[in-house]
Amino acid sequence: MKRTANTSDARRRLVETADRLFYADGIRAVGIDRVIAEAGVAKATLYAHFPAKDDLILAVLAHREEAVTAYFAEAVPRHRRRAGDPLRALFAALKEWFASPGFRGCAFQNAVIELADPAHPGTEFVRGHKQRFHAFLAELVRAAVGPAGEGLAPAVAVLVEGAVVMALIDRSPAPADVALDAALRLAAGAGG
Amino acid sequence: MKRTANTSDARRRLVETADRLFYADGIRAVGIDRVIAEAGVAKATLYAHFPAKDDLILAVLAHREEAVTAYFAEAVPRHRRRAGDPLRALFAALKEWFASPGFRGCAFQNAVIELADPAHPGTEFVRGHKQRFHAFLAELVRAAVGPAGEGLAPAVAVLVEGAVVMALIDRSPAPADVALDAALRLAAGAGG
DNA sequence: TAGACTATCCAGACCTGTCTGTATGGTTTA
DNA sequence: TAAACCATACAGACAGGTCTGGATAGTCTA
Repeated sequence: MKRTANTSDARRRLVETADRLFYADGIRAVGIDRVIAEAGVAKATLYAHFPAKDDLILAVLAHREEAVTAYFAEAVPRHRRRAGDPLRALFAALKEWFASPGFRGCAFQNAVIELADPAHPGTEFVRGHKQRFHAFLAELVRAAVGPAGEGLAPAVAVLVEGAVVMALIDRSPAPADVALDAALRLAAGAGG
Repeated sequence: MKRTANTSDARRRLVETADRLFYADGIRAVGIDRVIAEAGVAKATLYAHFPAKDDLILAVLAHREEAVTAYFAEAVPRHRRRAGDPLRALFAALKEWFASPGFRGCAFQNAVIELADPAHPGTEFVRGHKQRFHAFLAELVRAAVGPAGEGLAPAVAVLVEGAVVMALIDRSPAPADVALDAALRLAAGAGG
């Protein structure tokens, strides 16, 4: 079977395995040897697809952005059917994520902190991702409160990011409720 | 000069150097060799004071909590003279921190993410620290809006944590303004 | 249809460097 | 004298990365 470089089985296994391991144990804590062992891939194959570990990291981040986007595209409408309000649906989806097994915070926050270098390609990718993610949040806020709450979107972004990191530290999904409550009050105050 | 174990010069240099290096480059990225080299301390001396690197990490976190506490105890009243409102003073102090050279987020958030293990003593220390820090924030909120805004404190905590991680990712102190604005609106809405 | 070619892959030895932690021995100083 | 320290060599594990060799399978050509 002919495969292009970006759709090979080995490559897919590498990215998915690295994503799982990096998220669970940290990017720096997981070595190349463990990734290839759990992916069932030879070392030479890894280095045929990715010149260095940094390139694998970048591929993992891109893969995770797809997964995150897909999750919210599915979970927010699902919760909305019950919650009605888009804001309530957003934070319900967040809370569901916080409570899911294996939750260990936001992989993108984690990457920036682990990589430490502001010029690292992974760090720069995360900056781009957060812009896209917060644009998605802004759209959701618009849908919830209309143009009246234009200035609300940045606050919702801060609440979301803060809830994620607090859920990680406290090992509790409760910050989602705190953030939702604050977002609703801000929306009401803004004349939504 | 007779020194007790906890006040020796070598120990102080080790903790201060490790604190600086861990914060700048990450706990896992900084090896023992680099710490002792920059601290001007022999390896045997380090292991005489700290049985393992984990113990040094714990000492660093404790040292940093003192530093953070001291910073807010100084900076908030200083900004308050100009800002008037305690909430404004808090977020002005935060913004000053975000804009300071070498800012790389919250060392405690970073530690939890880097250590990855929820049972690591460092992770558990951070949970305790965050409780103490958020209690400090709650007291500050009480001073700002009185008992009317009792439920405001958790939201302020989420806003603060979120602003820190967003300032790190965006390399901008602007999230402090977003968080302040949201906190003020919430305080006003709560009848403060 | 047989055989050669090519791409992709697995397995694993190997390199250099760094990691945490231990051990030894000499120097300072109270 | 004895505690605290510095300097250094060492151990074993592991890091990221290179390289060789062999297996598999699809494709092209006679």
